Amino acid sequence: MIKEKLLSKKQLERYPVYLSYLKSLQDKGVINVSAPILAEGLSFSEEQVRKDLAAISSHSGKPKFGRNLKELVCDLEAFLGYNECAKAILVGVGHLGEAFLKFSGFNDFGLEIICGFDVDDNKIGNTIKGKPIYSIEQIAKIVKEHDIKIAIITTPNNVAQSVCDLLAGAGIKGIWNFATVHLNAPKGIVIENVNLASSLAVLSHKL
Amino acid sequence: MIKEKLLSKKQLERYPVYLSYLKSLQDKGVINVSAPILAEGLSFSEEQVRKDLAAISSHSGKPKFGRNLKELVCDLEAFLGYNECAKAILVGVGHLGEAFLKFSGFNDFGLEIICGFDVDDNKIGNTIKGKPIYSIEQIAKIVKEHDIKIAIITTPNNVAQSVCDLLAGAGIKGIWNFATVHLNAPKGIVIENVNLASSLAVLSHKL
DNA sequence: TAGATTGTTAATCGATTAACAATC
DNA sequence: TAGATTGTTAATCGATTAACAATC
Repeated sequence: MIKEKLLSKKQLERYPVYLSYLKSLQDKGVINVSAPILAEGLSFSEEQVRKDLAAISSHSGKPKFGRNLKELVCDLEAFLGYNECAKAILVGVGHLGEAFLKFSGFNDFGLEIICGFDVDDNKIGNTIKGKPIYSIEQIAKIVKEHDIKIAIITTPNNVAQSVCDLLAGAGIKGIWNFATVHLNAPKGIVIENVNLASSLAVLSHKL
Repeated sequence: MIKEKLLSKKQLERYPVYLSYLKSLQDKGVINVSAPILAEGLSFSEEQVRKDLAAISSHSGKPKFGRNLKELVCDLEAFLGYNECAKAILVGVGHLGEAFLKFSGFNDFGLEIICGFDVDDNKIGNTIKGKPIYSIEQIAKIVKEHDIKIAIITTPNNVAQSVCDLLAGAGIKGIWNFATVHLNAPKGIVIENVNLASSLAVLSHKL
């Protein structure tokens, strides 16, 4: 039974980690799995594993047995929305943006980037892995045409906020931001930041 | 006065965000800045801004005035270690790895990638932006020669753990992991994960 | 049965927010 | 002086961990 409980950000972040580990167990031919096993393999606590899995699983675990691996993988994939891809656009075809356009792996995570946008005339009109690159002036039109909800910002920092404003105006609902600046967006727009400078600061400080 | 207090991960992640905002203020000619201003601009609480800045600043703020912008930027850059670059190696020259090798911006964050490693003979021997790509068999040798402490993993998931083991054996102290799997490393090795699947799960769930 | 594992309820821990005296 | 802002101490909030009864 799926309980409608608020899932914290940290908890949400753990689910893909469970899934990748469970799939690696599946490849080894394992057919059932317990909280202690997962806790050991992923360096989580047993209690946390139980709570996390109970929160999203449609089946109950069995004492002395654990959970059926296949069912659990299905539940996780369903929960994470990996069975169908949400369409997304990408703004800023620099090194990182180009890598993302070339990368087909986002499809495994429920995201399909359908095209890129840039201001550089040398890039506009080209395609990368079959994905066209348009002028940023086309954003609103394309977003409306394809009913896009998600945008990825891989622009330089100094234009990220103006791109964010543009996306908000075009009706985008979620922004995956790779610029290392804070973005201000209107209420109702979700921003998820992947700030490499922040991540690096954590790593550096711990060393 | 810098107090020796434990800084949390979330707190550490905020410092680069402060710095980018402060620099944008500097570009506008602003010369002093207060907690309420920063809180407003970055969507943090005033109390949090005061605590964060007090924890790393060598100067005190002045009531009714705030802090000197230039001093604060200096303190932040010093704290974040942006004045000197730590050398790093990158393992896995796929789309993302290539983008990182091309990207010069990490130098602004105190990190200099000096070379890449891969298993693909078509890549080994080439250079990207002047950075050579070696066989992964060369890792231990290069790490020792250049006294490298930090490694970046941008390999496919299925080899990330073995690369991690290899790096640990070579004497690497910190790993910046972009594979979307959990890595087990010996004690004493710091791992900072940038898990795009996790980040995407958070974004998707909020939509 | 015995014991490993489950899910839940209570306790702990840590981070954020609120309150407030100090001060330029 | 008055008031905005500071830094610190106390209160709140949320997430993790511990405890424990239930059960296959």
